[in-house]
Amino acid sequence: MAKTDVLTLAILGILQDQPLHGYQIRKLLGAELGPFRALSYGSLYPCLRRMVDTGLIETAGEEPGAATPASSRRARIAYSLTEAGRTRLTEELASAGASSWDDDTFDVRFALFAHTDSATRLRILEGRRSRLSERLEEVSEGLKRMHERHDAYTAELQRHGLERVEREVEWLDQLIENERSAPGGDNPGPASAGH
Amino acid sequence: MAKTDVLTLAILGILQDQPLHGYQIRKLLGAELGPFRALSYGSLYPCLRRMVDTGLIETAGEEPGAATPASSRRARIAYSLTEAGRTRLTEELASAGASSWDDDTFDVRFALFAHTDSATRLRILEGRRSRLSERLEEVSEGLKRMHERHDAYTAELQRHGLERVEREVEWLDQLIENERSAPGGDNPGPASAGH
DNA sequence: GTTAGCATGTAAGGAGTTACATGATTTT
DNA sequence: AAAATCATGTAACTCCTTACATGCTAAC
Repeated sequence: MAKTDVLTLAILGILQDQPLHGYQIRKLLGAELGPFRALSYGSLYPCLRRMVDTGLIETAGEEPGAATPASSRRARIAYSLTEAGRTRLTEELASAGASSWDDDTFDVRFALFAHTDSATRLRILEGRRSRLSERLEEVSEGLKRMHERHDAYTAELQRHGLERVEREVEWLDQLIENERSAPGGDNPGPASAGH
Repeated sequence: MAKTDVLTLAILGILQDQPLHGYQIRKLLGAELGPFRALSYGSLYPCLRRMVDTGLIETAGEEPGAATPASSRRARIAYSLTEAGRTRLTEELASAGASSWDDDTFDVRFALFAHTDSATRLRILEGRRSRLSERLEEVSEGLKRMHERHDAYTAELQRHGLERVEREVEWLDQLIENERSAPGGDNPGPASAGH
C-alpha cells in the first residue's frame, strides 16, 4: 500500500472542500498551519504532479475550450480530488496511521479533525500526549543529572524547554477531556485556561 | 569568508572547554539542546571530517605510542580546537552573524551565552524578539481574517500557536530586562514567572 | 554468555529550500 | 509606468536520516 506523506495528506485535506490551484493551496496551507511552515513551490508543484501521476487528484485547465483565445490569462490549473483521492483521504482519516504524533504530522492531522471521527481524534490526542510525556521524563531526568556541567544559560534553556512541553501536555489534556465529554462535538471546547 | 553552519558552531562551542571524541559530542549536544534534536552519526562524523580538513579542529588518537599494545581499546579519536578554530569561534560569538534568530540557530547561540559578551547577548535576544513579533502580527492578522473558512479545530490550532509565540516573547522580555539590569551577570535571572 | 552501551564510519536516499525562468493582472 | 501580486514550473543543491558495516567493553 502506497504511503501517504504529510504534504500529500494536507493537500488531500484541503482539496476535499473545493478545487483549488497551486498558488491557492500554498496560501491556504500557510494560513491553516500558521504562516511559518510556508512551503515553497519547489516542494508543492512536484508533489502535485506526483499526486496526478498516482491518480489521487486530477487537473482541469481553466476554460479548456477556446473561450477567450487571445486574452486568456496564464493557464491556471485547478486540482480536484478523484474518487481514488477521496477514498485515500477517508482511509487516512480513519487510521491515525504511521505515527500521527510526530511534531510535523500532528498539526496536519489536527487541522483535519473536523473531518475525523471522535474515536480517531481521541487516539491521536492520546498518542501525542504520551509521546510528549516521554519527552518530559527524558528532559527532567537530564535536568536532574545536570548539576555537574551547569552553565546558567544552558540550564535556563532546558527549563524553558521543559515548561513549553508541560504546557503542551496541559493543552492536550483539556482537548482530551472535552473530547470525552462531548464525543460528537464539533467544538474543541473553551480556550485553554488562557494566560 | 567561509560560512559557519549551526552544527559547526555547536561543535566549536562544545570543544572549547575540553577535547572530546565524537560519541561524547553527540551525547553532550543532545543533553544541552534537549534530547530531541539528537543528531545522527551520519551527520556528525562527516562534519567533524570537514572541520579537520578546514583546520578548525585537530585529532589526537588515544595513546599515540604503543602504551598498551595488545589490549588497546578501539581507537577513540579526541578532537580539540586548533588556534584557527578558537579564532573562528571568537569571531562567531562576537558577530551575532547571519540570522542568529532562526529557530535552529537561536538555541545554539543561547547555549553559548556564557561565552558571549553582554552586548551581543542583547543583540541576539532583541533580534529574536522582533522576529517573533513579526510572526505574532502575521498570525493574529490571519486569525482576524479567518471568520470565513472557520473550522473550530483549525481556529484552535491557530489560537494555540499564537499563545505559544506570545509566551516565547514574554520569556525573551524577561531575559532582556535582566540582561539590561545586570549586563555582566552570568545568570539569566529568576525563572520566568513560572506557571 | 548475552545484552547494553561505547565507538567510528560510509552509502543511499528523502524532504525540502533557493535560485532561476517566465509571464499575466491588479493596484498605486 | 512601476510595483505588487498572481501564477507555474525546473534544476541544483543542502542538510539530514536510515541502514549498513564493524568491533570493543562492561554489566547482569
